[in-house]
Amino acid sequence: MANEKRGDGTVGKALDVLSEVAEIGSPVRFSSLLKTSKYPKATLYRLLQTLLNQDMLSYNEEEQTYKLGLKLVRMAHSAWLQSSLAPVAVPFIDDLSEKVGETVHLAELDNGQVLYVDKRNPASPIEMYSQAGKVGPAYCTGVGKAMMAFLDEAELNKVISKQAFHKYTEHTITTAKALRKELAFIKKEGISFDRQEHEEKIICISSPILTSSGKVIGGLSITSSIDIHSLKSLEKFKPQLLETSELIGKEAGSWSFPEKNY
Amino acid sequence: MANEKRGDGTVGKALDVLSEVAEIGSPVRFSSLLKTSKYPKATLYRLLQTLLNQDMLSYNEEEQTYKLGLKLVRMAHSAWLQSSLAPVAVPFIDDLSEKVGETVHLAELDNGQVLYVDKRNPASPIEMYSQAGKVGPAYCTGVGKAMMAFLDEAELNKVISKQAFHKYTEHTITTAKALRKELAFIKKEGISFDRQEHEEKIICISSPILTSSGKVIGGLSITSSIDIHSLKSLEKFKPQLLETSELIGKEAGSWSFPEKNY
DNA sequence: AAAAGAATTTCCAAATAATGAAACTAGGTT
DNA sequence: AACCTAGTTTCATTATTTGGAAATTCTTTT
Repeated sequence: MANEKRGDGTVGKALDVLSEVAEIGSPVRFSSLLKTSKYPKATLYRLLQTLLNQDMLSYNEEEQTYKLGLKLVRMAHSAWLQSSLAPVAVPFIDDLSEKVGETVHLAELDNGQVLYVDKRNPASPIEMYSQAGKVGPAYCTGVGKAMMAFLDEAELNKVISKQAFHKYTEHTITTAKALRKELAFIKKEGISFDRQEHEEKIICISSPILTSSGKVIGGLSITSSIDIHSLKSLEKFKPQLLETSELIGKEAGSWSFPEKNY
Repeated sequence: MANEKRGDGTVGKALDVLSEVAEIGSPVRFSSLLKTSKYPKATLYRLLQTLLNQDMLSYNEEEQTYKLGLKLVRMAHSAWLQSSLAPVAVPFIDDLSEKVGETVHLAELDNGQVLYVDKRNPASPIEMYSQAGKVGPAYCTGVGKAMMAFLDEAELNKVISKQAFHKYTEHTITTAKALRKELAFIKKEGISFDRQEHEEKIICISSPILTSSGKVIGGLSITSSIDIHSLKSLEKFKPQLLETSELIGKEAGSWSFPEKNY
């Protein structure tokens, strides 16, 4: 549960506490944190104070609870803007989602997980459990598999070793072996499908976003539900999906930030 | 420019460096950071390493540049979910934006600035982190003024002292005195307008979100351009805007997180 | 009003981490 | 070959952080 990072001194500890607060997911009291924390009372207390001072946490006096601070939201906005993928992709996914009339997700691979960095949801919003900043499993999502399929052997091994292979649905792939087989197929086809592997009724078609040198920098998907689409009908989007991915890849690969003068 | 925080030891310094990277806005090299940093070479270097280790920064080997890491995006998502305002407001602003057919913003007051925490745009739907996380001035935006108008005297003074009163447009309020007069009026009316004070052609009608005890917890606005709407026609949305704000305020004020068992 | 529980603060010697000048390395340049 | 420059590492010194226990404050309960 706790995030056992090597060393990194006080900073590591402070960020550790921050992660703990994040993982709990709702405002926490000191005593509650203390129970699960690996730091002794006085230490934990001081770390919390520092984090508060820095606006990384906020404190509710009435309830005596700590939660994550708005500074994180501000910083994440900067992080998003600094990314070479997400800001560049904006016009392309605007365009794609409008043309296909379905939900489009843009994701990156982060620590073996899929991190959604943008989402476009046109007219008919299906109720779904996804959002920018949200993370999901790689082995059972369309974007996750599409990205993994194009990693080199060394990277892939690392990523696969991080998969939990939890059986979310009847269709979830639950072994590394089966996954590798699927990935080989995906690599050949250039696209992947999510066949209700993560959520019942939710399907998607997805492709990796590659730089001109073939490096995986993200994944793009068109998501729908079996009430509206079949895998076959999703497959019709393949040309547009691939074209958009390619455009984003080219753009993101060559993008450099406007020079600043100091 | 640099963020002179009191003490907070190494953690403060590390976060300081993080902010510096954020402020620069694009990937930076070590030497570039070193020039503006108040920390000596070796210290700065180690702080960067720690931050890298913790995934708060990411490093591009080819370009030898640092930028903000995806961990921030993940954490911001958690922060957003932990907020007592934004998640609770979702269905209400969905509803409002659909009914009025215009862009709706949800904001909080953070350090004297307006921090947008959500946005709904019926024409070309959500761009999550390209908007949420964005900050703007309080004294010349509809939400900013609406929120300020309902602060108590002590809080208001603090916030006003942080305003830059930069003249963005012909219509920008540029003195504290004029602002206070405007705020008194807003408090009486219950709503505020942005009369192209921040951006040419952009107008909005806005209201504060208050708890049942009258505490300001956010602001809500309906934004349009003078090409489509006049202030008069925006004013027609007043009842719906106020009703939505009230509903959100009630809900957010009484919302408590589902209990967790540990 | 006493008891109990939680949060906060104090103590300080021991343990740990941070410091920064200087040395080193790896590329590229003159 | 000597000379940059940018990045990285070293190491003895200095400064901060640690943590266990106890004291204090504050709120809630009995």
